[in-house]
Amino acid sequence: MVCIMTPSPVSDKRQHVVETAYALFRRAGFHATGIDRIIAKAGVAKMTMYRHFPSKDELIVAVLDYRARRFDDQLDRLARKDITPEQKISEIFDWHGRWFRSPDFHGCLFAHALAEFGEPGHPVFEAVARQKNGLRQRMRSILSEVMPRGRAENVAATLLMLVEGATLMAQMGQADIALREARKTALDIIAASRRPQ
Amino acid sequence: MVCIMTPSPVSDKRQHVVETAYALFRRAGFHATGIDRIIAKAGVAKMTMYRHFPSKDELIVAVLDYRARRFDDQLDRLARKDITPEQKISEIFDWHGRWFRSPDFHGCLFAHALAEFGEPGHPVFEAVARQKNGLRQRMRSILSEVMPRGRAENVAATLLMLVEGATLMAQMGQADIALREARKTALDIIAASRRPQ
DNA sequence: TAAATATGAGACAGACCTGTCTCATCACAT
DNA sequence: ATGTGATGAGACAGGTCTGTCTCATATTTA
Repeated sequence: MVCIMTPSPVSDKRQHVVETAYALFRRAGFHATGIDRIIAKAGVAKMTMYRHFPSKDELIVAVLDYRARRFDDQLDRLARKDITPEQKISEIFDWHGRWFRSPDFHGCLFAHALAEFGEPGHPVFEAVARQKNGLRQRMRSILSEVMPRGRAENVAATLLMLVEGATLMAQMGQADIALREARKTALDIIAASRRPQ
Repeated sequence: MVCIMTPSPVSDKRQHVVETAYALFRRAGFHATGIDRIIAKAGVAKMTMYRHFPSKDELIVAVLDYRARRFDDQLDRLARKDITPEQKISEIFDWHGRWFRSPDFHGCLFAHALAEFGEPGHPVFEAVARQKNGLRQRMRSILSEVMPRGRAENVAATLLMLVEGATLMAQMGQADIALREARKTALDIIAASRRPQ
């Protein structure tokens, strides 16, 4: 006989804790947000939370992974469009621009996590590295359509730096010039490295 | 009669606390580093610290300002060299490269402070903005020698994004490709914007 | 119906947090 | 010598932190 556990109530609580913690972490940071505040806002007992996440660190990792999944889902939709690689990169930058201008923009949660958990080997550090390398590989595979593999690797690293730098500038209130110049620079670099058709 | 207060013992203690706090903040972050740990490592009484800094936030600002001053001093030495603007920018990137490779590199303290104190108007936020805008204006004034003011402004913003992005990638263990591509991109942008002599 | 599971509510421990207070000591200037 | 200010040492308050524990209650499955 196959035993199927009911996932709905379990996942509901767990997911609700993750989303509540996400909302608090992004505003106040990780160390500054206590477990008590999270469970109070989520309307959940402390033991319910600790049954789903053995420690605060693992809750943080779960929040980052949840956020990375949402991030990937949105960019996957862009990737499926039937447009040129240049347009795809441009859309990635535009997507960031809309994010910068969204109300309640507080900078990149992954960069913030790296600031508070900067030890290589720490689970949070690894979660951050996963997300950033994921974005870099996403751009690299887009670029591979129009330039050699080695160039795509290097250009993707440059585009990642532009994105991260723009995000930091946006958090300091300079979203407009940051996004404009970052996107322009990105397209210039691609044009200079593009394989002639 | 002029009353001259003896500044040596006062400043010594104060400066010692600042440097000790700096060493701890950069490794463990701001919220995760307690006052007790700072004064224990500094070998200073708690009241001595609180007499110099009314609160932990003001100590953090003092640490950031101290760090920004040292940063500026080092780059001032580069700026006084009799070399071309391109060489000056290149040296700024190389200086960052040496920083990335230095033992005990933990990323940018200012970016980390922005992660933990992201509210505009907060004294820590303002200290971070001062440092980042200072670096941007430093590069802008270098660029102004070889391109119109408006272009220098935009190119400086791009270079700042490259520097910040490279710093983040360096913290994730990819210092080499980050610095190489960032510097190359920076020089390409300058070449494309340079005013023909 | 009965068993198993998930949850709520909250006490509790032990540690750490920021910031204040007192009192003794020490260096130094007049 | 005497007073003044900086400092050391540590208690203290009031709060918060993470994580564990117990017990009662609901919900679902067999």
